[in-house]
Amino acid sequence: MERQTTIKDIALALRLSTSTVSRALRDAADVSIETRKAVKALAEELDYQPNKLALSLLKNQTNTIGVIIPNLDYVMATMVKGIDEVALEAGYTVMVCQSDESFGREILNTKRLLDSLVDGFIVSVSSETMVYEHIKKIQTKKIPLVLFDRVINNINVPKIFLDNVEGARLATQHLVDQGYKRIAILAGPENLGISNDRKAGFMQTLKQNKITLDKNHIIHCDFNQEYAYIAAKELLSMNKRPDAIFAISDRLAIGAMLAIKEAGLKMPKDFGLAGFNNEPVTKLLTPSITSVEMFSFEMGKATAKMFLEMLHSDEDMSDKEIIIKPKLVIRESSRRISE
Amino acid sequence: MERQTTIKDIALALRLSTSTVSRALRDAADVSIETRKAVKALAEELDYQPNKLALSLLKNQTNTIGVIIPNLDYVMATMVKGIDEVALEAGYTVMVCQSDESFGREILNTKRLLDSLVDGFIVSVSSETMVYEHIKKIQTKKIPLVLFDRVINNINVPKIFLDNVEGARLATQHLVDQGYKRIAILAGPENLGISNDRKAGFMQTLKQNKITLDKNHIIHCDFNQEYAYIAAKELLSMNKRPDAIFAISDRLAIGAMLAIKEAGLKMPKDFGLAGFNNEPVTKLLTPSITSVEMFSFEMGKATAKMFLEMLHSDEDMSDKEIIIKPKLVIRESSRRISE
DNA sequence: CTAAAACATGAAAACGATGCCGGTAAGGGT
DNA sequence: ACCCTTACCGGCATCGTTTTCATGTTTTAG
Repeated sequence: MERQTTIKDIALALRLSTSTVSRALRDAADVSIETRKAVKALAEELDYQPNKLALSLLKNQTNTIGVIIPNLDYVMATMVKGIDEVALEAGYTVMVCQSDESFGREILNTKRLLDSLVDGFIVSVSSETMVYEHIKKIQTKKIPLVLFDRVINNINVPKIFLDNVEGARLATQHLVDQGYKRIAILAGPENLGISNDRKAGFMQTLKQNKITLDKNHIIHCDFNQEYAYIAAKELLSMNKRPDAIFAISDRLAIGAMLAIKEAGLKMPKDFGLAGFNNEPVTKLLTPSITSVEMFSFEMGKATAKMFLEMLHSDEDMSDKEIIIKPKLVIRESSRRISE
Repeated sequence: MERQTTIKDIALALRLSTSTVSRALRDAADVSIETRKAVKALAEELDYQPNKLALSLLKNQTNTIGVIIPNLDYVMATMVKGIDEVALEAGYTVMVCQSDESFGREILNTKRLLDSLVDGFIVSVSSETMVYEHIKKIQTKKIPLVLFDRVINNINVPKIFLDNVEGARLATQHLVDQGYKRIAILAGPENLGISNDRKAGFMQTLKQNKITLDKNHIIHCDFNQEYAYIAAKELLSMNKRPDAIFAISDRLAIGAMLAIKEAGLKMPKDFGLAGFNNEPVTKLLTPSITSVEMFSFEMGKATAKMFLEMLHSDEDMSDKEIIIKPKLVIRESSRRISE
């Protein structure tokens, strides 16, 4: 690694002080035109680049945003793209750290970014995270923080997330409307907010339609196709087996689909299936899978915008919330009644 | 943002000099045990964290790796996971910048990371990138750099990449073995190395099998399902239409699949299809798609390891290469002959 | 012709931490 | 009583930049 040209080199070469060079480079009025020209010319020639580290130390700001996410699956990658786009535009660089759904790694990542002195945090928690001391620590240090997608409630910071209850309602009501009578749910980890919200929407909708829910038809499993496959097999082997499944993520829906196909059941005739996230793959499968669109890219952009606003405004924004409205995309896996 | 506790605060409180505090914190022998204890106790109490920025400025090293990638699709995300895992382990933080296949953004990202003073670069170029001045600039500044996946040849740095020629050979030979006679290729952008390597492997294999290739059966298109769909439709509407397609990425293969299905052709009976990358989705589609596994996660890990080695060793490693061997995964889209 | 204003530049502190060098005091040896 | 060692600690420079204040010179106005 070669030594970079510094302001000192220029000063020395032109027999000026570093202060004058610094001012000349930023076109300060109180530097003579000739000096300015000379300084700029030499800076150009020596390929001078101001040392960001020195500036960061001085200004106590790094122009870097720490992004902590649980994984890099399709949905998260799309959100990160949105965040990245807005951040880049605003002159910020993004440090993405994935916890791989591990609480320990989430803590480690937080620590690392915290003493890398990022200007702030954009966080979506892992599915293992049940205690929020590390998040609260960010907050007590008065470092800007916004939560997105997988938000937590007992903490007072801006949040951007999907109306998960509504998304689940849309999907469930659709299944009901299509004439499915015994609808099961494949939910995620028990302590995960988005999973519980979707479950709540599901249960509310069944209640509104006066459908009683068999407790055995509620299954929790990790966000993982294999587990979903096993769980679905179990559902299908029950005495009073369901005639439809609402899976709270497309990954789970795909696992379920494999089990349904294997059982020789035809969708949508014998069995209904709806997922969540509207990953592109849902459109491609046979049958294509009904799913809930969550506008990940837009959510990412909105998150970054909110973050930047928080960073630059002095007013308290801690109770701001942006709730994205989901949209149901109906496909072959559940469309029995053609309009 | 609250002021962090500094070494000065501790020094002042204990009526010591900053140097002594600094040494005490690092358990230097020439500080009395009582002083050390007092310093550490106070540091603990005030939640002192050394300022990384100050250290970076002093040591001219940031413990940060700049990773530049063309996008965040499944393959890249998997590679990034691999890089991340190794880097985290070694105490490095990764700054991932995606160029979104845009040359301009790749340049911008390089500039940003360059003056963020990352310790080095891990790069995979965009499909638009045809001129490499920005990459060479990294090299002339003697900043550690390794290329991976989409490498460029006329530059002397360590490289980690797939044996793309071999991968294409495996897929093509398989299609030939299954009795397909007129095999077309859906290639990527014309100037992209990996695309040309795969194309070369394809053509070599046809030649070895004494199959003449219809020039019209070579199609270049962007890495994009929609383009592939259109391109495949065109192929299928030719007078002498092909009876199989080798797509150099699964995204392209999927686009082709949609066109093939739409034309009413049955795979593998009427038509053969093979992709590249072995994305999980290929296994799930109907028919499932034959593809070439490229071990992305391992490639990511190998890349990061190589990078760290370069960073810490003094010897010249510029001609090191790791070439990953691909593996063909045969699926329904092309398996006509069951063994 | 002199005082004040305008202009151009430099010195030094600041950001937070490290590390070399030097200094002081206590203790041991002659 | 003198010197030398050892233990412990402080001063200062350093990293690269900005910024405030001070200084010196020139120009302008009264």
